Amino acid sequence: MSEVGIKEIAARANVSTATVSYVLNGTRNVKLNTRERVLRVIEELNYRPNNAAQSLKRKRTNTIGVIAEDVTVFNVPEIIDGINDCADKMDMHILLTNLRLDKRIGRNFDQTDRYRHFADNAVSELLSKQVEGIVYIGVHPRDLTGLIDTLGKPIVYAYCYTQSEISIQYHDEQASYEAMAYLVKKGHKRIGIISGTMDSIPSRLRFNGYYKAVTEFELPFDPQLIKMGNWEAESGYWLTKELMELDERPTAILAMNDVMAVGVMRAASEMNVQIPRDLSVMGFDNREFSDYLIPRITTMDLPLHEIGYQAMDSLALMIKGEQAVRKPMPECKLIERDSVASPRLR
Amino acid sequence: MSEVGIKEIAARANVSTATVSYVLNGTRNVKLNTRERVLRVIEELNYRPNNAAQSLKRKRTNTIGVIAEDVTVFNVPEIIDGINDCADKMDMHILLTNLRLDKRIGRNFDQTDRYRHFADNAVSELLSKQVEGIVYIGVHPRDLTGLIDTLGKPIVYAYCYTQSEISIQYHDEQASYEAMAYLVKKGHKRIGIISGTMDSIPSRLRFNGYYKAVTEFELPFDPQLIKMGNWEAESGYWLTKELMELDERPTAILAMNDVMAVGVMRAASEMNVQIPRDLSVMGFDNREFSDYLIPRITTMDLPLHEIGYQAMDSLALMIKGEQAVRKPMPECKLIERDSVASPRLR
DNA sequence: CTGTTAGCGCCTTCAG
DNA sequence: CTGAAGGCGCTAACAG
Repeated sequence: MSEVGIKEIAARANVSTATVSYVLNGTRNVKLNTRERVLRVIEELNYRPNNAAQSLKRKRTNTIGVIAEDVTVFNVPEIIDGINDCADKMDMHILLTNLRLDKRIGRNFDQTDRYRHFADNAVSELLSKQVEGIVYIGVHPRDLTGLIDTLGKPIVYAYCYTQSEISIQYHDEQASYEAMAYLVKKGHKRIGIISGTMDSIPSRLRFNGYYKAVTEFELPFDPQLIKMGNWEAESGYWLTKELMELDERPTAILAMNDVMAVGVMRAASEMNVQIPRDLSVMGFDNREFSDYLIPRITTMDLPLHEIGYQAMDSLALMIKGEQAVRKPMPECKLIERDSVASPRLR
Repeated sequence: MSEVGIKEIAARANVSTATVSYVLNGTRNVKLNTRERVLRVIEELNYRPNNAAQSLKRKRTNTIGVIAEDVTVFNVPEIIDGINDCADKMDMHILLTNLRLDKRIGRNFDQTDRYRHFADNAVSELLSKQVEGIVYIGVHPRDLTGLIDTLGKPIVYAYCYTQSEISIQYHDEQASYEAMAYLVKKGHKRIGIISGTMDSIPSRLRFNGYYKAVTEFELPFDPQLIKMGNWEAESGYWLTKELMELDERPTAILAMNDVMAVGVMRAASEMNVQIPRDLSVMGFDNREFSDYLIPRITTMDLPLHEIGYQAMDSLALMIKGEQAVRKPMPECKLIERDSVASPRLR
């Protein structure tokens, strides 16, 4: 710990500790002369107030806890960045806990029991560290109601859902609707869709968007065009093969994530189907790699930064005891690249 | 702050605060009976010791600060994860500061002045929070000597170099040597190399590895095979075109990062050069996208987790006042995929 | 404008 | 085996 304290400063500057505190915090006017003297000593000794003592006294830490299910999962860093962006502005600090769920239990999110104790521990330690609130960042959008109990401390969930607390999410349904609208605008009518696992919230929501578009734009509704994938490239690959074997092929495929879109591309390349000339493809998530594929794929960008920012913003409000105002749900943005073209007339 | 303190517990359990403290910390034997009584009250009131008070008293926080130049840059999360992995084991907590350099100043790392104050502030606040040490995570390997002053507190740099303190890096030279050795083993002799900007340490180190391989394996040394890129895909693209216009084409290209390897692939696809049949390509970094390209590209994986782990480990030693032992430098691992084949005989 | 002082919640020595 | 009490470094009355 830094050895020098307020007392030492006071002694050296020939003032009382109170005065030092006042110049430090600007809580009261101090004669220019003395102030400068104090400041000089502070400078000389490289003094920095002991935050632990301050917190103890002030009963405020200006610190929030962030629990990330896994910082190495693609969506998390950008959300943290958003939290940070906002926290910086309100002079809040971040105590980060990384649950390392991906490494510890893989993708078995349904088995809550396998990670509840990790979360509980994290909360407990954060609470002990006197955080004023918590942001919980999930790695996959799902319902987390009842996962943790913060004993009344404010908490905001980011990138996941909960029924009892506040959670910040992006507008999944709107996103897939927008993707479809774009495809339609390009002239597509027969549009295949490769979904994620159907027990997941994003899959359902994105499907809603798809369905809404099918209805509104009066597209042919053909169940054969709807394929259930599992988020992995493999499934994109096989389902594309199925789609292309249909009597009436789709002219475009919307994959519910970029990874499956890669599967689509692999299948296409194998079948000598050229993208986007013979088949248009859209992904979802705007993963980094989507910009490096050949062709670069058109996809929906997730408003991750905004999710983090809003989460922090709402949390700050709650900490201040104000009612968190419901802001409009952050929306995805279509990133137009090279994997979509107008269908060729045959 | 949690309202209930040790005093309340003591009162309710009909013991002194000292006793509560003893059962909490196991600092002394307490009669089973009383212990259980105390524990019960603690449980009932959901009591958690106030860490600020503990720290103040104990003069230990069990917390280290992590300063990340930018958490959204690809290498950083995995390093944080490594730090975490190690910190967990020693029951240390992490106070994360995200400098957000990429968003704030882009890639202008040479202009130290533009971000020194961010770093200084971060250190200052961390010090005030009584961290016992600091890990600084750079976003690009470079010499950071003199960037910050921690006033004697232990600091370890990860993923960057420094002359005055301890820094953890991976073995860049060995990595590119190994990449070359692999290419040679596959039968390549004329191997083109596309470097990063030549004022960067990794470029120089990776070039050393290349050169060492050229010498040891007695490959034809042809300056025309050496191209200076700038880490971006564009440069990979143009330099590949140059390489392929040579009278004697290379049969393989080693790009000093995966991004430039994408440029190589774009150029190849445009020139109807098939990878890996007509040209082998290797990347560097094992970026996520390298596994999604078609073909999936062979690349060198960076030991990011290990770097973080070692950094934390060394820091812990320094905090304990022990001399940090120099461990062997973490090494890259070759990830064999589909972009390298043996050259065809003509 | 400045100083004195009582705690914040906890740990720990000393005394029983 | 248990309790009383001082003090960690700082803030904020209260008093001058």
